[in-house]
Amino acid sequence: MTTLTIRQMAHASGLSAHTLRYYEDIGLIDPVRRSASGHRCYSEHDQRWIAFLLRLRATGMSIQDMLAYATLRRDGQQLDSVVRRQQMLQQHVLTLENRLAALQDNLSVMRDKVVFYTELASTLQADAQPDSTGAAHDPITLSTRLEPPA
Amino acid sequence: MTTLTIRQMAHASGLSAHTLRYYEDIGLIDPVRRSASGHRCYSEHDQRWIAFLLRLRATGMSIQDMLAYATLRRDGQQLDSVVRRQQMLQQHVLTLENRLAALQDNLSVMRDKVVFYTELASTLQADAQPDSTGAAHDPITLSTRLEPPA
DNA sequence: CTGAAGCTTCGAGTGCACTCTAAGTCAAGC
DNA sequence: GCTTGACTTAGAGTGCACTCGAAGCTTCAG
Repeated sequence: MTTLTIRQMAHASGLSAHTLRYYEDIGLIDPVRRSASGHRCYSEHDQRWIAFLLRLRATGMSIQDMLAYATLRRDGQQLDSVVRRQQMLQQHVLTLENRLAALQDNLSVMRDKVVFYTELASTLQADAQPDSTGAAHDPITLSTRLEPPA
Repeated sequence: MTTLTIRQMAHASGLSAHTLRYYEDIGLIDPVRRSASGHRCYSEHDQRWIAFLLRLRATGMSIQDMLAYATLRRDGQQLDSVVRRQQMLQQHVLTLENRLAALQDNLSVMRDKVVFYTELASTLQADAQPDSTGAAHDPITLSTRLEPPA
């Protein structure tokens, strides 16, 4: 029963009031119920839908595609529509799985590079102050590290 | 020693020749060595850098930030520059780790939803053809599934 | 020798997703 | 009763990262 004003909805969602109206305009959000004075009251149903929209958006789905999904959703329990939504989401999940794998790969390369730069920095620092640690200078460390990994 | 023409580099990188020149123009790629006739020859060093740039780009780093990194890279082994690059990458890694976690969360919600829609679809199908499988009709399956999870 | 590819400069155009402005009206809370 | 917030339509502006095109020249491969 907790309905929200546009301001509250904006705050809760992280979207601006502008954007919320914009989403409603283009049909991404169904027409929101109004108070007697014509102000929007976002129902919990609206809130859940917006939360899900944010997940689609956060995972890079275009407004076009979200619109297609939102349109199908209006058909409710119609078999065709349910199947199409299932297919859309399935496809999206596959896309995300690929992106996830790519991200993990990129992440591991970047972590290696961070390690490389960290080591290079301490080597350079040691060179700048050769006897500050009391450790013997090891020229091999520097010479074997001159080239960045990528 | 394998140098590439702009066309080959474009093909290898997935960038257009236009974009490769554009990247060079704005300083994302150092001036590429030229043949006697003035045509670009991408060295292996260039190729490695471009490959890394693509990783930065693929992980959502803005051109501005890549530019900052590319600029630092020109300082070579200067301690300051090395430390700054290390910090930039470290920060980027942290960003990516957050994104990775968010993506995994979103992915699990979407997988659940796919399952929900799959089950709903088969329930609806069973309803449409009540005796096609010979299985007894279970009204609870339908009635407990009327509301989507989000 | 000819057609495809490369070079330059430079500016305009594209697509996406907002984001904001303006102008004017209406309504609720202190 | 006045400030604040909400409403409307309609259109312009923003930022990003390309992306393309034109003009006019040179050069390489078959």
